[in-house]
Amino acid sequence: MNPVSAALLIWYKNNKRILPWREITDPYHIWISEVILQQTRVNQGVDYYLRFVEQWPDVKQLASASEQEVLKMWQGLGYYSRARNMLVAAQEIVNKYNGLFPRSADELKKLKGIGDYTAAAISSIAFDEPVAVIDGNVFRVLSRLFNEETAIDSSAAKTTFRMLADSLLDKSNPGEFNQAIMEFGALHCVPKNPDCRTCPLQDSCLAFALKKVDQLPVKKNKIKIRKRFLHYFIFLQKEQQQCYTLLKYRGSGDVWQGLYDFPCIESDRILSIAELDHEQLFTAIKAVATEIIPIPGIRKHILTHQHLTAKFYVVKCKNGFEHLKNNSLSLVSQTELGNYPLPRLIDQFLHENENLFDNC
DNA sequence: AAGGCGTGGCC
DNA sequence: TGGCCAAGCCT
Repeated sequence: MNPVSAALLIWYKNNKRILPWREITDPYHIWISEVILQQTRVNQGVDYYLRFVEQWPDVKQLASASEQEVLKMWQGLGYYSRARNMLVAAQEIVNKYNGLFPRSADELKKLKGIGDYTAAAISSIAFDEPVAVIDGNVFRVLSRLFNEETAIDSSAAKTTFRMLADSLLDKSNPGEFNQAIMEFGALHCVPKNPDCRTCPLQDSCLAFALKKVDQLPVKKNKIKIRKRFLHYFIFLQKEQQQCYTLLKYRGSGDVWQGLYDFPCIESDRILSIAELDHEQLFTAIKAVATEIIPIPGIRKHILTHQHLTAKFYVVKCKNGFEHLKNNSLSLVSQTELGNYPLPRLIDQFLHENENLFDNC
């Protein structure tokens, strides 16, 4: 075996974290954990994993869930297409694969939401297929070990780094090796200020010899940020001793697809009441409102590619909501609100204004 | 193939 | 503080 590979396996044996999906090889559990960990840190994902597999212990039970249930379980984790795709893939596995996971990476990749990385992770960990995983950790470790300056977000990166990863892969224990190199990247060969002084691979690391550790990996894309300004309207109406509000279903083509928030006016800056008066929705609101109460202050919500600024208004109503309802607006009681998947921004707002419905 | 998609943690 | 980053995938 390659001495670097052997050193990685020894390091892993001594340093790996105890995690709920370690030491098991059931493909369903490996799959759930891998999807949760896409672009997500272990600490953020572990509780979600435990709740998820408790609610749906196998692929057949997940396949019978509704999209809203799965998104509710995913609420707060982000990248919600992962949850929607998992439901589709679970149904595919039940209907086309008789409830049995495909065993090869090539076959796994045909499933919705399973790409190169996740396919390799499942097939190597659950089925011992000798395929190397390439994720952000592997890019970093390999670029430093081999002084590989190909930008990791270029189209050439896949080919280049696959050669390097395959050259190290321990084909007799691919699942263990793949987890070892990822864990090493996550815990030791970290992006900023790695402790090269105590690195078990120091003698083999070209970047260390060349004093280029802090310059690798190379990445070319810079993040562009879109600023958005949202005016949310929380309708309140009492009907038969119950308090109701209006939730907006967020369709495709924007952030939070499949989740619910409140009816909203978006603009290129925060508008005053007088300026809102020119908006069509606001005209409709005035038709049903007895009172429009601004919630003091504005709320900043920072996403990776968007900076959101939100202003909230309570709209007290005597009349019905008939003027406003359409197929993306639902009348929801305060009790039912908990069943709806909400973006973090909305969920936090509701938690910080728990008495909102009191004066309904 | 370049851009869209969340949230939280780090310094 | 704000910018970068995290076990990627889809279009």
